[in-house]
Amino acid sequence: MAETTDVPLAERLQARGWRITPQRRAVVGALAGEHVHLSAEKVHAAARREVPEVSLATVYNTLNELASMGEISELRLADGTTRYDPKVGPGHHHLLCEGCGLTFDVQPLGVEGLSLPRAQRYGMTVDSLEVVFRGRCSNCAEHS
Amino acid sequence: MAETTDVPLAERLQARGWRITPQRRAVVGALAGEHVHLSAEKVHAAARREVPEVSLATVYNTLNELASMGEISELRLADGTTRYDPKVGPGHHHLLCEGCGLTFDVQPLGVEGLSLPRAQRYGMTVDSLEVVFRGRCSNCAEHS
DNA sequence: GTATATGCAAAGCATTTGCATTAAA
DNA sequence: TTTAATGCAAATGCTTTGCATATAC
Repeated sequence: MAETTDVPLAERLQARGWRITPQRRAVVGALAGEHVHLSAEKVHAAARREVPEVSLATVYNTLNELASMGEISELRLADGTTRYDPKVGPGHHHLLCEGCGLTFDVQPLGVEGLSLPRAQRYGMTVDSLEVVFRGRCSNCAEHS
Repeated sequence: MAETTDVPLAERLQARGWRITPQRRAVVGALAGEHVHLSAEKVHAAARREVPEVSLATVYNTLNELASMGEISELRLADGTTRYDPKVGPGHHHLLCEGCGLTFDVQPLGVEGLSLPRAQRYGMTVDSLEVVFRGRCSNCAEHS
């Protein structure tokens, strides 16, 4: 699977004035190339493999910065925890397991056909739309 | 606007063995007929108008029971708080304000046309689908 | 009368923040 | 050298729980 860009995220952000540290590189690295979306704990665990002394607070700080820079997006689960999603932008939908919270990016068919009639907008502007599919992963389906 | 059922929720649940108390009636009453979805705090405030001594703990307990009985559903917002939605079941979609969290039920056009190709199911079963529209309510749009 | 719901206050958990220290630029 | 990032530990905010008391049935 080829990378979509040759310029790593960390370097791109550096150009925007981001100070690059081993900890931040490890966090960014933990996110990169994942097809599933990780919890802060998992990102922390992954980042620690690179930089053992990285703290959970720094992981959260970095994740929040990335999110407010628009480089990743946050996904709140039913259990109150958050998943971090390296992909961002429109046409970005999710499939998630109600058993364990496993989350995939998906691209459903027929999204273009969706619309919200003015009568149902309650005076609101509508900026984006997301489709969430819920089900059970093969692992959770087995274990009842 | 007419009620969809003449048998109040509290009474229906009583038939299922639910013990009905003033506090529970107040919580159920706070939810009833709302077109927007309330936070636990708001439900508490509303319930208090009926039964001033009702505690927040009881509100949470009741809300959780209603949810696990399938009578209401929970909606986690980006800020980590929860909204409680008296409607339940399929064909149940949302429009929410990114400014203040205001949440409406909506019924978009074209939902039937949505599908998730097998190649994108990652071995998961798909049980339900929800569309979330995001935007700004007239109030948040004004105040920048 | 008995099982269950209540209120209170304390505990839990994910996440955030203050501050002295360390390191990137 | 200067400014910003780090780790730690304490604080936060929402939600849950334990337990003695009160109450629906």
